[in-house]
Amino acid sequence: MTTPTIAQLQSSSLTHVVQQEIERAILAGDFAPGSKLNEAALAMSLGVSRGPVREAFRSLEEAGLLRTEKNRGVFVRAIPLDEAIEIYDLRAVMEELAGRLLAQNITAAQLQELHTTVAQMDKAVLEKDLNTYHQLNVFFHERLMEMSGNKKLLSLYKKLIRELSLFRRANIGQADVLPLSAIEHQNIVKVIEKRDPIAAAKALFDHVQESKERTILRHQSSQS
Amino acid sequence: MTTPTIAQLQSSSLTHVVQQEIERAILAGDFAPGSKLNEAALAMSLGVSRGPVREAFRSLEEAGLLRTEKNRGVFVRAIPLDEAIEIYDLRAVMEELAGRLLAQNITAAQLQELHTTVAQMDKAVLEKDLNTYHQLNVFFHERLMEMSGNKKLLSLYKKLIRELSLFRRANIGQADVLPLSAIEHQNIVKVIEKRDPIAAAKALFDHVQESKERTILRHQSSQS
DNA sequence: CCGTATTTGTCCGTATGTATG
DNA sequence: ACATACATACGGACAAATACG
Repeated sequence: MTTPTIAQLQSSSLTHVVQQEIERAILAGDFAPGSKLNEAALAMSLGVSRGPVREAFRSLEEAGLLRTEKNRGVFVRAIPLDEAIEIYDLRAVMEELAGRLLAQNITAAQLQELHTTVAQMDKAVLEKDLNTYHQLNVFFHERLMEMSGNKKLLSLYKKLIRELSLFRRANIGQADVLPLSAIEHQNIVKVIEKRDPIAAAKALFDHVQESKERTILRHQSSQS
Repeated sequence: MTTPTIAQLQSSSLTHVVQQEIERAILAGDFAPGSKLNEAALAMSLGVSRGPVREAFRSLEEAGLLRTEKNRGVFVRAIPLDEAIEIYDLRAVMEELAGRLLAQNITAAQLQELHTTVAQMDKAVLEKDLNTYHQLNVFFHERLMEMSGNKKLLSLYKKLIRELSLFRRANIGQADVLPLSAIEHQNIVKVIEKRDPIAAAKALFDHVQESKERTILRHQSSQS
């Protein structure tokens, strides 16, 4: 008798499992942006019928990860630069909001956690460990959103980040900008700790804008 | 021979039609928040099979309008006050962003249109026409988002507004706050026209915050 | 341009799980 | 607690549209 996982116990539903799996595959790059997903083949490979696959498609379509052409099929969405910039601008004001809320409501324990994460990022910078830095960076910002206490803000943020990952994969920054990014993170935690809502909001807003600028520059240079 | 509508010509797909219809019914209040939607009965009443209905459910679930309990059914979501407040805070920074963009990029023709809409709202205030004012108000804010040029901002805004409509329907404000609201709208257009991004951002942010405060007050008094 | 093959769109039957008397 | 009624979950078959030779 095998012990079922918690996920299987509380929710399951083949549709949901299939959705999670397709989402994972897209984010892992197994399905490239623009590529077509064959509904029968996918159902077969997952060992399920086409029903749950089609339902998962509708969810992922609404989530912005897939695009459907009637009677032709579903395709992994490709995010153009224009839209990536729009998303960055949205992210900026969302993180700005999170900063303002955090400066007002953050607990000592949460501050401690942020300090720890920033310290780990500094360590990764010294060791020039790009992958670790990238992971910590994603975690840091997601935790900020979570700590803000606004659940809608968090879920929308995660949705936008998922979509942004469909933007041409030049995401993991170059090594030379890591120290700059790390300093910005230190500053973010510092102004939150000072309980200065305006400074915290500005620090996070500016940080995302810098991120946006760097992304645009990278994109332009890779296009030439 | 009947002439098909444009919608039927270009997209159709029963799933999409069903989704639109359920969404319309929810927003029109035909399905109250919290009520259960019977998949077979709904399919029957729409004259389709259960497949497209199930797919539409998955879309609307991801959109935040429905909630699914495994093996129990789907229910129209009810937005609690907490979440409504969270949405208002998000709206505030989104409109703030729109204001900043508009002050930088709006055209003369667009300004003219905003002036016209505000004038119509002033007229509705004088005539104490709550319904017309409410419709113009929704239109005004949606047009602001649209004119900002950030398509992602617009689509996310519309999504949030849809969800907010599932909050206890005390939405159409009381007559006494209409003049205040109208003056705020006049001011918004004025600072956009001055091409002052900071003032425009602040005017829109404050306007939404006022709206939030009024909603909370209304909610508290209706609870007592 | 036509016919065939493949893929998507729709429908319905069956099994499983839930609510109710 | 058990049996019955009912709704959903999933699978599979048929129809329609598209792609290809």
